[in-house]
Amino acid sequence: MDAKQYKDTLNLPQTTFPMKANLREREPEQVKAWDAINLYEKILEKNRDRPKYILHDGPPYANGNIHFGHILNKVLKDIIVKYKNMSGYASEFIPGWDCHGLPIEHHVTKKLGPKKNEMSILEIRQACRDYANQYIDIQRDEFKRLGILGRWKKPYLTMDYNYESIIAKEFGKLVAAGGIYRGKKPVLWCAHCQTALAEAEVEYDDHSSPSIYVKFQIDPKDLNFLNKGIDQPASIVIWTTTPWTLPANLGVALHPSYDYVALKTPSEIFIVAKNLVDNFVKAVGIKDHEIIERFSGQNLERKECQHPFYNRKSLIVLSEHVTLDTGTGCVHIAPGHGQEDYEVGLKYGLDIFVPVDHRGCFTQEVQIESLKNRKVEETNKDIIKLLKEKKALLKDEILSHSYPHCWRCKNPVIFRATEQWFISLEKNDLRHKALDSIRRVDWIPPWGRDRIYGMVQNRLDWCISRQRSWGVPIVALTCQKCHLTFLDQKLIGKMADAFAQKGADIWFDEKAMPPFLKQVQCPDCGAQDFHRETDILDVWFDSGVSYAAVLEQEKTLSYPADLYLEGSDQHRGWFHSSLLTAIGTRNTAPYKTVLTHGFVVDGEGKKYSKSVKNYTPPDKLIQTHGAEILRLWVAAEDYRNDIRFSDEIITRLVEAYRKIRNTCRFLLGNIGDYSPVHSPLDYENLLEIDKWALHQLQKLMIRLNKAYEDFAFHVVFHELNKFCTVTLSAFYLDILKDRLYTSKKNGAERLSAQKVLFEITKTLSPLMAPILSFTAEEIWTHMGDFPGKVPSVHLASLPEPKTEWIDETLATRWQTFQNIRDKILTALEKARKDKMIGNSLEAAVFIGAGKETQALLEQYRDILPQLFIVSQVNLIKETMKSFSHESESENLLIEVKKALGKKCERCWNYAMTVGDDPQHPLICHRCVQTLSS
RNA sequence: GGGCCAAUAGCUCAGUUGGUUAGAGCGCACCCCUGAUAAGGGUGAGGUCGGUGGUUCAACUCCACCUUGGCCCA
Repeated sequence: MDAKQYKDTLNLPQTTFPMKANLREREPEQVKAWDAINLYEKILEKNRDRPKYILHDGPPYANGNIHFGHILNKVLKDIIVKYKNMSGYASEFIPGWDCHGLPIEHHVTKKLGPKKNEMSILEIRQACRDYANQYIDIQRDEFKRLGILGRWKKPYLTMDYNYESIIAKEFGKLVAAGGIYRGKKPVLWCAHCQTALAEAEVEYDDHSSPSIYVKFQIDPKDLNFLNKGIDQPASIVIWTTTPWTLPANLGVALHPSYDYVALKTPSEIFIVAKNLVDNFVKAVGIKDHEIIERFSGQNLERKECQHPFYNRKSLIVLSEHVTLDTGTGCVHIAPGHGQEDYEVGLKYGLDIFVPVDHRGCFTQEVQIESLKNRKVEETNKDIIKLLKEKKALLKDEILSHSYPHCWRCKNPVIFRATEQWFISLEKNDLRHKALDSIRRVDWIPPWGRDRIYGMVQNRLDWCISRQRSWGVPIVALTCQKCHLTFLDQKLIGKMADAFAQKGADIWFDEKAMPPFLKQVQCPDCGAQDFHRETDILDVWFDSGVSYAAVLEQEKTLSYPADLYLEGSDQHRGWFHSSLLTAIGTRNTAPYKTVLTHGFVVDGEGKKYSKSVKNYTPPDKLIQTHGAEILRLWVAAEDYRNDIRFSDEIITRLVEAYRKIRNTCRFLLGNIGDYSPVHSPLDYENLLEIDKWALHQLQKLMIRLNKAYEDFAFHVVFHELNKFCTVTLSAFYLDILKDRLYTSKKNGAERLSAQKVLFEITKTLSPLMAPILSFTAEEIWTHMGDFPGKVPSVHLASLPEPKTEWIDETLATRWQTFQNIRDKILTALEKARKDKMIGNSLEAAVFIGAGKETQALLEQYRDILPQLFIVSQVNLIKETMKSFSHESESENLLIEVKKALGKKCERCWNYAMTVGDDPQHPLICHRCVQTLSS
């Protein structure tokens, strides 16, 4: 026989498991195959009698393609659902979509253009519905492509008739509890279109406005906290660019922590912020001035000053929103005409006063005849004139600044308080109950609790009405006779039932007049002629009641959920809206645990911007690397913080993936001819290193199970990676090659290794399945049959560690071997540098060790050459002086020499016995034995 | 501007109640192998633990401030 023929007597690895993953093509096929066998349904069926684990999906908005944020979120959910389904739970995952709302309506109306004006509200709603459906289909395909399992055939949609019905019912419950009221709140208003605008419908553009400084006289008595006596008229000076809001002025705001001064001029005293004195005197042209006193804004809280042209007082209030950027540090407050004004107004009990109608014209309430019925922006000049007459004006000029304009008609918009619907945080003690329940929910990471707690503690009443078309209507009526607007619990219930049949559209359908609508009577005047409310509910209310529409409707689910899992922005969003509605109607939080993840940022930690598009679109990445790499990316990063995405990160992950894949390929290649039925694993008869491998495997399982349980998937990834790289590839498998390849095919030695390799493969595949769902399945299918093998790895149970395979004493012993091995490898490397050897099998190693180590090595001398992958190991018997202490037992003297004998053409070890057998002159004694038996 | 959070090698992560020269994998450099081969193995170089102060015998770890970045508000 020659060398080549001897090669044929080896047991080299053989497998159909390809080295190249070709994920791009394989993954879609896999998804199809899973679909074909109804994998998801099978998983649920398998776990039918197990305790439920409910991860309730927060619905993404049905608009646009999915981006990295969606991928992060849904893959995390998928990992958890798969893990739970493999570890003793029944975890149904029903994905959902948020379908109503402005962004869709905005897109649709933009696309329709002027055609929109000829369309009925019903037609527009239908167009919105079609649009949402279109993106649901797109996103569903994208999610499925990522290998995410769930009830994709029947997801929940907030625009489902049933869901719309439940929204109305939940609203009804809050009405019944008395938690809903009607009040005024400033909104952006386009007087030209006569409609409210959302922030998204506003475009900022330059606009010229008057810039005026106005005096609000203050009674010197109110300044008696000052040390210096005041013997001149005094006034607080405000600066504004909207003179027309002065008729609605009810207050002046100062900052609670800024310093203010009394600025003395020859004729009078002005009060302005200390840091803005220079600006102020320059702007109004005062030359002769002197700061006579300095004080905190707090000194003036709740004192009053004189309105410049009405015979009424304006309350002095404190507000953090006051800035020192421009003006005087004293801000005119018109609670009906600005968000901050409104908020501070609420705090101080000011009226939400709005003497402006829907056309943007002053109403009778303005009292000044010349202003009544005129467009507010046209009255700026009149008001300035009035201020001059009243000697309240210090300065006026024209200022060009950025100002909000209507996105449709391009006219400047105004802030105007209108009637809105609110959920009260105080009625029924909603705020306190919510805060209380926040304490009882488990927040991961823990700071989530403080975050949402602070938000609920400080938030205003929830304004739930929107002046839009695409949503669920607020079922309220306005009496045509007495103009009373009211909510009727019974009506809401009946309408909700009608929604379930025909959708919420019927509310907007003038022709569809449900009979019960005719039976309603005005609670005030008894009339039966009504206007239906045109406002719809805030979409946050829609998704906020998903526990009612999903958890309480599906047999496989129940209330409350075990887990809500979303980005940390949802402390203000879905976690928040779900909590408030649930507390208001059920008095418990809808979730037991809330897990949050951070945001996807670029390689430098900067946020991705939609406009700049500084990232590769996900579908392109899937095309080049496959979804599996994205799944690995999700798992590899610590999602509790922001998670980064860059080409380098992906490159690293692709490498890690290859390593894991190839390690598994090697495993598969070496167990191709192994059958656990014919040679079951008998722990006692395993070689010691094989026991060591089983020990390491059990320890890995313990660590991974804990990591999964803690939702610490990056730990799973790192442990898995390390196990494949360090434990297996660089150590165990490397050492095993000689035994696997050269020893007798069905001999005890080789079988010992194969049993363990089989066990490792059978364990690793399910262990990685929640994350590397595609690859785990591929490994599983290449494993061949064994008892208890299920058709898909995702139907398998997560393997549980066998304590009887854990042997700490053995592990400690082998840690010593590994330490020695490291030193030997270093010595071999030196020999290699000196050109003494190339392959380590060309070496013979001489080891001198301390007493304890010496004894250990002596005991294991037979396995040492394999362990170090050298041809010969010689233990130097004489104890070296420097090793005389037991504590230095790992201090070694190592010498590398050329191995004795010739290279065996079969096993490549060097041996003196090569040539001894005349029949096989090229191989060693060990190989001769192997061949002959 | 406010609330919450983060910052450890080029990248992704460890670092246990503060306690020796801060660890791992990948990458990089160099080398070996060619019987896991568009694989495999080895050796090595990389870190003022974001910065500055403070507490302490001792700080990556605790405190304060700052810088940078993120989310949510304003």
